Amino acid sequence: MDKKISQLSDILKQHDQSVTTTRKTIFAALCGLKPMSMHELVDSVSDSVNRASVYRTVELFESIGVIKRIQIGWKYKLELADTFNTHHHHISCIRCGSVSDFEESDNLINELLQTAKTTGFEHVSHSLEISGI
Amino acid sequence: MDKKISQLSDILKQHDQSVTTTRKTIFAALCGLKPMSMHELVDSVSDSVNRASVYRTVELFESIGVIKRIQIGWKYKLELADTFNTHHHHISCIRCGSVSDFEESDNLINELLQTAKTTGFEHVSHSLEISGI
DNA sequence: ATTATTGCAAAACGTTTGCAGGGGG
DNA sequence: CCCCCTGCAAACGTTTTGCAATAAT
Repeated sequence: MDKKISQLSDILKQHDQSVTTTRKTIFAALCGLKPMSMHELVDSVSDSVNRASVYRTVELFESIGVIKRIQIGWKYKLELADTFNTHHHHISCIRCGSVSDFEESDNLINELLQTAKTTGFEHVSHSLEISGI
Repeated sequence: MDKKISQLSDILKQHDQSVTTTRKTIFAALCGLKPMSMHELVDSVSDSVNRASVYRTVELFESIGVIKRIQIGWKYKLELADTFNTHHHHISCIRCGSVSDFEESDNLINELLQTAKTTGFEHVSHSLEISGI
């Protein structure tokens, strides 16, 4: 946890950004196990951080690779980027909204690269979401 | 095209819904090759259909399986459902926003089913998006 | 001290809703 | 003719913005 915070500080400095309490607070809130919605994040820090600052910080964190957005249903949620977590995907329940993680197999990665190649795109990133019950 | 319209009429009747000019207009606008954003759809019919009606119709169309939403970046776009088109996925360019289609391989489907099974979900649907340049 | 970051309040979106009038069955 | 569907305008939730105050370097 403290280790993650100092890792965050490093990344911020590398990008010529200030290490502020606001940013550390928001980062800490995102360190939980489950992806958070923007609403949840705003709520969880609302007594010390303003809504607008949360949006600005999330934008910054995303641009320097601290967090990423994942798609759950038609909304997005936020979670730490692969630097802090390992790369994985999500499977979510359309009834109760619960989310589990899974790792992609080599097989699957190859398929994706193959697909990108045949359609003439240079592969950059992919998002895969499965929903079930 | 006319064939698709009559197919639409059938589906509407099957669900005890009226076949109105508004609905046919919106459906026709969605018959193009590319997925449309809500904004584009609203614009393309704005001289004859009100924004609120577009939203209501899209909701209806989605619920009776005429169209579906697909994820492009952090926004969704709309396209005809598999009844009118064949099941496929999208690969989009993060620079210019262009979208191409691709079909998933049996291999890939198996991987997904496998994944759902091992995580204890009953597979319902999946969304897969690749982005590149 | 200087500049980047934050809070606040207002604006800008995207989407939804209530109601009264118009078009479809 | 009856009722569903639509337009309109206003409400709502989410995200963005300008500006002055504050905290970080």
